[in-house]
Amino acid sequence: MKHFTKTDCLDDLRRRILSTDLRPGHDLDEAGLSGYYNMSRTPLREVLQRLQGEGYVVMSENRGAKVASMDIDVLRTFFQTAPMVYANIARLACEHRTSAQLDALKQAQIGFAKAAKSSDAAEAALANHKFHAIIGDMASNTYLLASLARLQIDHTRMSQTFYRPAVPEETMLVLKAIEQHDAMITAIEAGEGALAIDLTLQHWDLSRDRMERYVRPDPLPVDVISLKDHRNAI
Amino acid sequence: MKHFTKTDCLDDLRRRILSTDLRPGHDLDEAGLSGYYNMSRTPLREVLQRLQGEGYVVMSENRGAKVASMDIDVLRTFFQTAPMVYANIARLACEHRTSAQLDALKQAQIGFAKAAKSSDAAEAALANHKFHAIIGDMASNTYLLASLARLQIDHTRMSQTFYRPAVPEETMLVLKAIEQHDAMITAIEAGEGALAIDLTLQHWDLSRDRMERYVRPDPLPVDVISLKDHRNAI
DNA sequence: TGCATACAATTTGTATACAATCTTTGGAAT
DNA sequence: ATTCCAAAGATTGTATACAAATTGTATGCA
Repeated sequence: MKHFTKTDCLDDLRRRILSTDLRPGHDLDEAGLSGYYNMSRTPLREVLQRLQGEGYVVMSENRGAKVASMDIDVLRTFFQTAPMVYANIARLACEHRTSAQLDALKQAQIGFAKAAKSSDAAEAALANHKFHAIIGDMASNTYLLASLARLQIDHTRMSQTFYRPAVPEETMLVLKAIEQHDAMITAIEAGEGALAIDLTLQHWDLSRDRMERYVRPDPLPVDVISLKDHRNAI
Repeated sequence: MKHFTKTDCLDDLRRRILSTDLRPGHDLDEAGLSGYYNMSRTPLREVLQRLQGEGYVVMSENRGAKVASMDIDVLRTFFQTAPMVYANIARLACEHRTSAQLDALKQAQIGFAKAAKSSDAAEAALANHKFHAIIGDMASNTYLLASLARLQIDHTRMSQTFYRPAVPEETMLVLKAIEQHDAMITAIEAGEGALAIDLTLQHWDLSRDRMERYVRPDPLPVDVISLKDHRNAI
């Protein structure tokens, strides 16, 4: 039986939460998880505490941990705050990026392009997450990074649908996202802050349009619902 | 012997770190602390994990926890980031404040005014911390709140000297800070975002001037240093 | 049937013992 | 004197057992 280390467990839980394999609001049972990861409850509890600190889960006294929910007012806040933080991070990244970080970013972009063109939506979303996390590192601003990390959690969870093209023309949007990433790399490498902000906001607009569909999907076809029985109607 | 509960322990450690009773970089020994708070290491470790999540301490594998340090590049980032975050929080607070929060804010201001006029510098700094934390709650923006909380940790630690007036004329500055708080309460209650931002930035300027003295204090008198022994000279 | 209460089952919180890792110290060889 | 190594000591990490709290269920009563 495989033995998970604590960081493995941490990474895996992050991954499962970001990919919505563990849904928002889902209850995390200590005994169950400690069995799943083949470790005792003590280190597992510490993992959960850390995930709480990072904003992945919420814990309440004597009532265990839940995957952080995404209710309506949190989402409102998300759309309000994200562009400002992303833009500032991009500007700071231009100032502080190291060559090692640039290499890592290019590497992440290769991974992202590959995942985005494949059909694995979760993998693409995670690769995108990593790409932007590296830009966050580049900014080297511990304060804003805390906001960014939390924004990214919800962003990644919402963008699951982005990389699952329903109609062919939407594939174009994914290709456009890849192009935007490339442009951002160039801007950051050149240290052109104003350009990086501009590209970031364009990237945000693209992403936002798709996320709105996640939040407000197409309504179910009316005719399959019996409107006669009002107890089952809305 | 008094028995501390976990939240007591958490609050007390936050307090000791904010008041620099536990200095930046100070090593936190698990056995020592669990003895001090009269609880076993298991819950104490969870407290430390949470403090790490909040940015009070940093932990490293097999090497325990340290109080978060305040090195030079972090401070640079601090001065760069704080006004932007504070201003945004103030504006959001105007939009979202509830009457219960306004009451709490007024109550905190009473406590702050009292502490600031007394000679207990740590108490005053903590009361100020609480005041601004309530404004943070009012903004009800989980993302920015994460940045604000981290900024406040360093802000409070640096402003210890603020409320320890060296010369009488500096007492005026503390009185001015109290006035600014009152004005901010009025602006938030009235929902005047632009004014609240303005007041917040003024408040920041006042605070910043004093913090610079903390970062760059008056140099030691030269004549007491033996300049002959160059190994001990700078 | 509806509601309240007591008891059982499940789940979380804490203490302690032990294992793994890091640090220090003493000494031997160069 | 300096460097390296090894063993002892100290500190952190994990497992397990038990205590406390919460939740679910059954029973009695109006």
